[in-house]
Amino acid sequence: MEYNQKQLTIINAAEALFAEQGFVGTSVRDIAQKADVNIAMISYYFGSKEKLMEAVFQLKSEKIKLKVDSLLADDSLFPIQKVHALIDDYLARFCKHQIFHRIILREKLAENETSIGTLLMEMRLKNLEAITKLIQQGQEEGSFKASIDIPLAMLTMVGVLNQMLTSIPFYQKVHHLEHLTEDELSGHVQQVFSDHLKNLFNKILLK
Amino acid sequence: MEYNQKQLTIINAAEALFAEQGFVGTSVRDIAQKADVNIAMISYYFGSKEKLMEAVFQLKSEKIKLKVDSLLADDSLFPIQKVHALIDDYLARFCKHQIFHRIILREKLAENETSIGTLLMEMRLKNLEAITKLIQQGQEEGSFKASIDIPLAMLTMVGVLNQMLTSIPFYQKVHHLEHLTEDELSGHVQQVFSDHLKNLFNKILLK
DNA sequence: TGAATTCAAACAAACGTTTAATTTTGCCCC
DNA sequence: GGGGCAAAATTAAACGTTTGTTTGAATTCA
Repeated sequence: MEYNQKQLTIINAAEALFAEQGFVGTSVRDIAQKADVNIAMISYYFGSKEKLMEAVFQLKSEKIKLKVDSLLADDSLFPIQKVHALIDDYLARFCKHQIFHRIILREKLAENETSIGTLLMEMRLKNLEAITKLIQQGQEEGSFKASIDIPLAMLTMVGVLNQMLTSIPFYQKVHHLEHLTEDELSGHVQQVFSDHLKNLFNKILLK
Repeated sequence: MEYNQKQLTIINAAEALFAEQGFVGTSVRDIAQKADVNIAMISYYFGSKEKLMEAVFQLKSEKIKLKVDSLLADDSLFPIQKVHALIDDYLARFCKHQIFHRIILREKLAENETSIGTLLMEMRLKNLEAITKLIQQGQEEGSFKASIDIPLAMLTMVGVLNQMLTSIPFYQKVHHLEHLTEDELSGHVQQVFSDHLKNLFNKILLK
């Protein structure tokens, strides 16, 4: 699907507002105002608020599955290094597309059989498939444990990352990091969680 | 605060609906219908939808902080056993009060300066305080590492538990557990996550 | 000139809340 | 114990807003 500049403006405005206030919490008028377009343009281009949400989701989730495939084919890295690279990739993605992942989390909480919910399950299954291959490489190579609950490992990583999203202010407060700029804080948190997750996965995966 | 039976009926209906559809996604009419009371009773008893939400939150979070204190005083357990007990307690709580924890997660995502958001931060700080004492016992006793990022450890546990809440259908699907009843599934998942978390925290905490 | 875009205005439906009338309840005094 | 009565509880209806969407005319563009 191709979108013109105006449509992309609307999609980006919607993404930000959906992430901040939720789907039902965001009115079409809010979106129109933020995107600086007339209200009617949203129905005109997307048909409905629901369809707009689908467009947001589809556009933003398109590019998400490529990394694992490139890692799978990379012969220059040890399996555990690939996992580390994957962690950093996920981490960067979560930080860069925070708002998008907030939407996903919101939708997972809703769990109503929305059209988004179905897209979401498909995405998770594909991700699991790819990650399974990655871990199997490590098992065949001999450095990984033979018995690993891969879905559980995946849930652990995503769970910690989601928690990071919703807990940065808390983490900042308890570690007295109020003096940092937003970017410094983000970088710091990213480093902390990168180390933490790699450490965790060494222990989960390695013999 | 004391509530009569009718008020409790309303609070419980609201809790379920807020968890399922979110705060904005739930109308006062929905709540009234589910609780089988007249619409006006909600304003009559609680003043507003917002105040009703506060009542839900307050009532359900009252009993949440007691466990840690009792563990702290217990001399019959090793520090790591206390942590294990805490994990099982959290886990049971998350499973039993799923819907309530969904609300909390939703509110953390919103992060607007609502009255609930403030209550939430206070709760987390209190929990952190208690858990810090628990871990310090282990450090002084010598079995725990000297350098532990306690907030990070806490976020890890809560993150994994939250992820469990939103991922049970996914976990069921990928492990082909469709033949289990809802209770069997819940029990199974609880056991898996209990083992997983204890294992994880052994590695995070112990020397 | 004809199709695509933009706009202010209007639409019905749903929202949270209030009103004013009615019923139920609890309690005092005879 | 039972009538009287004020407070509490409950109701249907209506309130004014805000919601998502549509309309039809105006404008832009090719």
